[in-house]
Amino acid sequence: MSQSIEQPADGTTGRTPVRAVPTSADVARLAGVSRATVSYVLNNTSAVRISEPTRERVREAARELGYVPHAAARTLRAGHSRLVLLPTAHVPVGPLYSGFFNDLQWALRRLDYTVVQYGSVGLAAEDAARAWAELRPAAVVSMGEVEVTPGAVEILRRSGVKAVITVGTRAAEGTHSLVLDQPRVGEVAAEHLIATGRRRIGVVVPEEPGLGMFSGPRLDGARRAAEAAGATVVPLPLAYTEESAVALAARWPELGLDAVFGYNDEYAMLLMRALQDAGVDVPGDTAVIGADDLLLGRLLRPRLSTVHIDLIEGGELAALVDDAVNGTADATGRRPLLDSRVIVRESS
Amino acid sequence: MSQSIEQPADGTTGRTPVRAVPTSADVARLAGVSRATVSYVLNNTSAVRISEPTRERVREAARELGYVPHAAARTLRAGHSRLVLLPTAHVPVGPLYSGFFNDLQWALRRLDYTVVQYGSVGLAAEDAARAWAELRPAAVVSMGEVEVTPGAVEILRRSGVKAVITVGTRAAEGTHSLVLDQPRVGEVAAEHLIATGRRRIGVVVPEEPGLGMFSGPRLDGARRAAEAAGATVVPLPLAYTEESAVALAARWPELGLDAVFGYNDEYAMLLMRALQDAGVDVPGDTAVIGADDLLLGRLLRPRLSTVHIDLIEGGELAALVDDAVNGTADATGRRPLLDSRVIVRESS
DNA sequence: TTGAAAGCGATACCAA
DNA sequence: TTGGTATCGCTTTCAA
Repeated sequence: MSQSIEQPADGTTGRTPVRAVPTSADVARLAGVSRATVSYVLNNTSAVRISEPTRERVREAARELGYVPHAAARTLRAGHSRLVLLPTAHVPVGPLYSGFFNDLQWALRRLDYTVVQYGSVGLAAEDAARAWAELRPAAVVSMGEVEVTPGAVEILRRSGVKAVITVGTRAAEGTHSLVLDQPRVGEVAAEHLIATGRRRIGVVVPEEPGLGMFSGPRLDGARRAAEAAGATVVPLPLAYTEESAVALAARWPELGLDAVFGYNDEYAMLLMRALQDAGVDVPGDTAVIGADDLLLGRLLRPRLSTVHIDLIEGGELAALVDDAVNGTADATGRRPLLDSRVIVRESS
Repeated sequence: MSQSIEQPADGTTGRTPVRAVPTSADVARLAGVSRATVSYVLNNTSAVRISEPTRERVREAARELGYVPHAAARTLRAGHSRLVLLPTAHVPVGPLYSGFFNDLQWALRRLDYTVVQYGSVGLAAEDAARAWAELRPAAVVSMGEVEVTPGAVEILRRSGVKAVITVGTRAAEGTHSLVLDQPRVGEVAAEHLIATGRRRIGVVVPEEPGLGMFSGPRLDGARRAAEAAGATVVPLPLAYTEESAVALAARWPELGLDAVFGYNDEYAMLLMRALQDAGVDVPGDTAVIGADDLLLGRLLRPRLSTVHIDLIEGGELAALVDDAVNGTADATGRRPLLDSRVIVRESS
């Protein structure tokens, strides 16, 4: 196989002393004005009126020098940044999250924020908070992958972070919290299975770390629905490997289950295949339902039933972030943040 | 369904004038030393000897105040940051990339860099470059999702960015380029199909935007292999929807293909299911192979053959980034960056 | 061993 | 309408 590592053709890296980075003073000098004027022109400061010829000279000088303002200097002077920090742990998987992230970033950029994701794998909550705080972001928006402890919130607050927003399974103290109703996902799944005559329901609990924040509440929701109907729920630990699924399927007769909620479509697909290979008829012997409504679920036979989840829209969260930064956020206008509904196909 | 937006219980947001953020001057005051001493202690400056009691007083004061250094001020003073910017467009899909990203971030943090991902959807190359340049990162590492034009490189260079590194399908001018051999993926797939007696090979070309950087080279690689063996390659545009797959499968008889390379496992799974539903026997009538070696490919029947791709390790890329920033990167030590091999299962 | 002070780049007040 | 200048928080040289 071929491969290559290429270097810049010229010697611009390292050796050659890089041409000094242009500052607003350089722009001022070239345009023959003061630095203040440069600032006024480049920021379109409306409180000050600058003649059009001067404006043009300044802009031309900036263009010629390739001037780019220095965010750190601006931040220092302003006393605050326009940075919004999105901590991420495991890179969010699935079209649900990735679409959401793109929307959010786009909407925040329209509001003149600079959005960055900060990978925080392997950092304890408060170490992570200190790392974030060094950047003095205007806001931190946690999507529930990274734990935000009260101590972490305190660190951020004392560092001048205007808003801490958490989106997750439960409210985090001291933050603006958007609580996504994860139990509801398990509940609608269980209700559907019960309504179609099932009584002993297995609920997959992924063994992969980092999913506990979601799987626990979904299990609880299923339990709630089962108790209300006199049905039984059995937790089923499962790793995302073929071996684990085969092992679980092998125990199926002794478990005596007539239905299973697979946590999400991926785990459900994995388990369904293992069950079929073990001679279990789906949905005859056991009904199977997943969650997330992945396209792939329609490719198996029987087609996989699923719980469709509607997430809050990125644009709305962006507006909330802006309000929180400005201190104008309120608790009015509450609306559904997470809507769950069953899509019945062939596996249940 | 239930939902809620919660606010901080106390009135810390907006109204209450937030307690001033502690600076190193505050720490100095509390510890009864100068700001210089604080800096020495907190940065473990080895060139200066500070008595142990003093060090402890400073550290204690910092702890008590919840002091967190101000990255912008440090950057301004130092003349450079320790920021590494990873532009992302579409959130990287698949376990291959997400594992890689985590490794890279972890390794760079060990080298004392601050890594952030910058979502750059919907920004033209040079606008994006200006946005990145405002942050004055030490390095920009593009994973091929965002185009890095020569103009963009120039903007970054003039803003003092020490290293621009691109990982993608081809070298980008003026950057350290890691060229991943995408054609090789298509080539090994086609070679395998030809070796098993296939002669008319379809190659899926995803219609989704942003995948062109990968699909084109893979198609070219397949073409190369086919030409060498006197076989034929037919490009097959396909959107990632069930309808598109069904429509393509309906045209199958007139296409007269005896094999298809599905671009990756997801497209391959989608198409294989549509083919089966249309009465095409896999692999009897038509062989199918994907790429990426997803677990899900093993869940279909027949099990999906695939091209397994080994990506460069995050830790190695981190080392290269560090060398590039320090100007010590060289072109020696070339090694495979991307290795492709066929995993034959049942669909081919 | 510690302190005083200059200066990084951009902005906004106050004069002119 | 434009310019001079103090200031943000931190690091580092030079003096003490």
